[in-house]
Order: sequence, then C-alpha cells, then structure tokens
Amino acid sequence: MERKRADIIAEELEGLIFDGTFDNGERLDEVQLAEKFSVSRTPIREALQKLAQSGLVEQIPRRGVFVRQPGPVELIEMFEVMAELEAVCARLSASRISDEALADLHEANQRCNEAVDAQDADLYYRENERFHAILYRQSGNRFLEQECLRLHRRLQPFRRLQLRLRGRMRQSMGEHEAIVKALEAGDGNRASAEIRGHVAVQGEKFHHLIANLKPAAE
Amino acid sequence: MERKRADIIAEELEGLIFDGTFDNGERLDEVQLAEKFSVSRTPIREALQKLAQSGLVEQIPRRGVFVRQPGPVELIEMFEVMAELEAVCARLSASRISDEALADLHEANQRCNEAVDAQDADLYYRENERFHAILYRQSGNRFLEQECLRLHRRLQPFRRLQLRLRGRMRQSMGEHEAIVKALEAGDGNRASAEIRGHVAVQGEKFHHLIANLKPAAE
DNA sequence: GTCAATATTTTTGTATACAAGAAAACATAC
DNA sequence: GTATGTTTTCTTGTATACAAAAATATTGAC
Repeated sequence: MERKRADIIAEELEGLIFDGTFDNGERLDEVQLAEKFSVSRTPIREALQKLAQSGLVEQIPRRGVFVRQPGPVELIEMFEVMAELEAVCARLSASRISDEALADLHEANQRCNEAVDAQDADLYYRENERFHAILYRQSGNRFLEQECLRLHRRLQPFRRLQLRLRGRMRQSMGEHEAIVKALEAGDGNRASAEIRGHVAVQGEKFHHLIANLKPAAE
Repeated sequence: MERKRADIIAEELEGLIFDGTFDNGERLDEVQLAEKFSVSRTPIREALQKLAQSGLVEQIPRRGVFVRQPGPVELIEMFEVMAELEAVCARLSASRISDEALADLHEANQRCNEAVDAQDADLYYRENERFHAILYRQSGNRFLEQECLRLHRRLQPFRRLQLRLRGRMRQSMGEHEAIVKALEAGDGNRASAEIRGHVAVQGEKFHHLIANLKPAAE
C-alpha cells in the first residue's frame, strides 16, 4: 500500500503543528512549504486540506490556511467528549468483553507499570494507547471505535504533555486497574464511571498545567 | 464569504451519493466528473478528498475513489453512537439549560406537531433538526455540539427515509415531549435515557425497514 | 502627515501538461 | 483453450501555467 507524497506531508505538517513549530494563528504559506518539502504546491494543498478537515488548521477561502491550536476551553471540551465516548465504550464492553481481551488489558497495564519503573515515557505512552485501543475495540461497535481513535489521536500531543506531571503516570495506572476490575466484575456502570473520571481528569490537569505555566497566552 | 467551486461540487456529489445516483462500490471517475461539472480535474479531486474524509467514499491510492454506502450493521452502529452522544448532551443540558432554550424546544415541538397534522414532512424534518440542534447547543460544550451536528448530518438521509414509516412521526413527537419534561424537571439521567431510546430506535427501525423491504433498493 | 483611490504584487484557485503506476489488451507458449 | 508475459492504454498523482481575488504599495488630494 504505497502512500502518496501528500499523505506523508500531511503527517509531517501535523507533527510540526503539534510540536509547536508553527504558532497558533500563523499562516501556512503554500509556496514556502512546497520549497521546504521539495514538491509542487499540489501535494501541499492536498495535505493542507486534510489538516483542515481534521481541525488542525482553518482554511479561509482565498485567504489561506492558519494553524488553529485549540484554546484551554476547547481542550477541556474535547477531553470531556473523549471521556464520555470512552465511558460508552466501557459500558458496552462490560457485557461482551472476552477473557482474552481482559488478559490483554492486564498485559498492557503490566507493561505500563514496567515503563513507569523504567521512567520510559515512550513505552508508557505506547502501552497506554494499546490499553485504550482494546477498550474501543471491545465496545463491539466499530464505528464508535473509529471515532474514539480519531479523537484520541487528536488529543495525543496534549495527553503526552500532561503525562509529565509528577506522579501522574503512577496515578493513571491505578485508574486503569480500577477500570479493568470493574470490567471483570461485569459492572458496566462502574467501569464507565471509572474511565470517565480517568479521562476527564486529564483535561483538568492540562488546564491547570497551562494556567499555572503560561502567563503569556493568546 | 465566497466559496470555491470545489466546495460546491463536494456538496453536489454528496447529494448524488445520498440519493443513490451512485451505487455502492461504484468508482467515481475524475475526468467524467470533470466533464459533468465543466471544470478541470483539480476541483474534482479536491471535492473527492473532502468526501473521503467524511467517509462517504473510500480512496484507494492509485486506484481511485469508490462510493461507500454504510451497510446495515454500520448504520446501526452510527445510530448507536448518535444516541449516546445525544444522551450526553441531554445529561449535560439538564443542569444548565435556560428557560429560553426550554421555550425554544417547546416551540420546535409545537411546530413539529403542526407538521405532522399537515403531513408536511419537510417542515417536520426542519423542526426536528432544530429540536436536536438546541439540545446540542445546550450541552454547553461547543466541541460536543460540533461533533453531534457532524454525525447528525451524516445520518440525515437515513433518518429521513425512516420517517416515512407509518406513525413514526407521531411517536417521535411523544418522545420529544418526554425528553423536554425530563429536562424541565432537571432530571439529567431520565432525559439522557429518553433521548438515547429516541435516537437508537431510529437505527433499529431503519434496520427493520431495509431488512423487510430490501429486495429492490432505490 | 493622513486619508483615499489606484496600481502593483502576492497568493489562492483552477486549468493544463507531464510522469508513473495500474489495468486491460494482446501475443505467445503449452 | 488456458495461462503467462509483454505491450498498450488508461488513470491517478504531481508539476507547471494561468486567472482572479486579496494584500500591499504608490500616488495624489486635502
């Protein structure tokens, strides 16, 4: 499955927006980017449209595209929606989840623990993602799964930032355990509540993080 | 806010896919479409990419784009997610909803009733949409609101089809009433449950509809 | 010097031209 | 007749060229 340049560029640009290379509100110049990537404007435009669709940039007709970093309010909102979607996953999972999936969840958690011990943020991050992905899949609703993955992906950089907080990884682990326990007990409502808290707290933490750390804001 | 041709074409194509002009799995030929719309391939490609992003067509690299009508299973799944999202809206609304918004909901319902009496499906449809839009807005979460509107829009043609069922409009009205009552009582859980049923039933009805009626599709 | 109107430049949107990969057609071997 | 390998055609992806709109600069009036 060969991908086209435009797709690769879209990913690259996504990364550049996430890591803050492009400031909020900054205009992305097509010809500049074309030079930068040594391609013509065509694949650049394709990539930009893709980013516009996923909400990372705003495209104003005949004016250009501008990076659009979500503000604190929107971030909280997004985490809230993420929390609710995952809560739905948990509730749906509770009755249908397989023993195998439960074992996978345990395993992911196990590796998360090891990552915390080893201070390996990358590993933690990967296994945490796996944990959540399993949950999405176990909802039994493929469409829901897709939507969850989409939003999860979008929140990725912010979650990552937030994980740097002292002790957050350890705390997060405990929450995971509680979720799995509830699922094992087949208690959808409890699992749902646990995960809602688990995700929503991330938004709040992030909020505090930037509130304290960011005197200069837009 | 002048729009570009590509956006207009995207909308047109969307309509053509919805109304079944293009069969499922059919390949959309760029040059054919370019001729049909009397433009070059460039805006056509833009439009197709947009459709691909919203899931109406599947784009296979170097092969082309193919219309991708959701099957019965996926439709049910989508309605289930819609139901859950709206349930979240209702729950969040319950505590924060304004009297004004409640009045608007009543008004929309009133007009829905009139539409049912007048057998005016279009009017019913419009007011029904307004009812749901108010709910989304009253969640107080703009991101959630956007996501709801997006999915609502995507399900639009199927909902419409389903409304043709005998007595469904009338029944739907009653469900709306129950939702508003729960909101007035500030009972988020009840409102949530009511609307979850209200939306989810649409998916099921649709399922039955096509299951019984499907030998000849339109 | 400020403001407004016009001219210039820049930038987006669209058309066309070209390149490369995939599908189809054809030919040859068995 | 079928299967395989080659050639041709067709289609997508990218580059370039052009058109139109917006931004910027320039000129002139006051």
